[in-house]
Amino acid sequence: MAFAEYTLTDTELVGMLHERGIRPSIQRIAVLACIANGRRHPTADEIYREISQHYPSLSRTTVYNSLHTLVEGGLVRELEIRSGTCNYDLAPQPRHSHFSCRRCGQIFDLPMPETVSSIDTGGFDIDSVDVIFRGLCPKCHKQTN
Amino acid sequence: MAFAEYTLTDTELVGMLHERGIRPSIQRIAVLACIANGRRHPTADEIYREISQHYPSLSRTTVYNSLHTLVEGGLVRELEIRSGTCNYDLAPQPRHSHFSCRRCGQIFDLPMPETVSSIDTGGFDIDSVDVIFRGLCPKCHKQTN
DNA sequence: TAACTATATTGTATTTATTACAAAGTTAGT
DNA sequence: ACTAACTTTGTAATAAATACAATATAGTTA
Repeated sequence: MAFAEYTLTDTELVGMLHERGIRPSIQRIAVLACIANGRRHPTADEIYREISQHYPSLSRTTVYNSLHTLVEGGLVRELEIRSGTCNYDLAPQPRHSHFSCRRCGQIFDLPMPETVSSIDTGGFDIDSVDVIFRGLCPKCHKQTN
Repeated sequence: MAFAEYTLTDTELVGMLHERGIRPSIQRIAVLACIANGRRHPTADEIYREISQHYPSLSRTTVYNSLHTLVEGGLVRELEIRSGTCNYDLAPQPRHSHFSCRRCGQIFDLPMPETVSSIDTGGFDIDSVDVIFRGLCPKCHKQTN
């Protein structure tokens, strides 16, 4: 799947932050850029490792703080797909599902399957639905099997 | 949803373990019972707290060991629905989806919606699909809103 | 621009879920 | 009952995330 396969400029990222009333610090821009560009659904740790290469004074806590701010501002979404850690996705995205590779742990976008039956939710108040496919990604499938 | 809403006897649980070649220790029976009866998709910690009431010498490590054994034996399934921890479900279950309450954290069963379109998986090797609804369970919905 | 206030970042310490591992205990088969 | 294999237990270690206080930065007012 290939939406948002282009790179957002700093100006665009700053604009997104401004719209939500979030002060556009270097760190926040970098965290948002890391999630928006690349489409790799990174974990907090992956974000930290990537950004701190270019910005050595970065603290892990700042990454977590920034992520919380971005999630609260609705720019970023937490994906609860793996039990050990959280992955982050750009929030304003077309409906799609996810694929979680059981070998490399990476998360990929897939199209969202259409549903026929709207199920009987029996009193449950539903905000959102996640569809998660699990298995081996093309790369890991080649290496293993 | 109300499948498996009956209590499995110790004899049945022991039978399940035997079938998979797992030695039916007190601890393993208790862990399996906790998951099979109650239908609450407990976490390792919830299992530990419940069982250790009746069996004070129980070690947390034993709970984890038992869970791994049961998962390997195919009797129990790990649900990766929340990023902080794992929930456990009895494995041989009819197709169903899950509902994760964002307030109390409990996980409930829901029917599985029928899909129309089988999506283009583009080279991904899919083992399983999880459908996860998120929102407020009936109880939390009353308390909050 | 200086002073003041509000907000962000950083580093350290802590918490929670889980795993590693070795010692002690238990079970099954001879 | 003896031995070998397997289980349980407790402690220590690891990983992800949070709490919090000190420092730094940005924004506002005079």
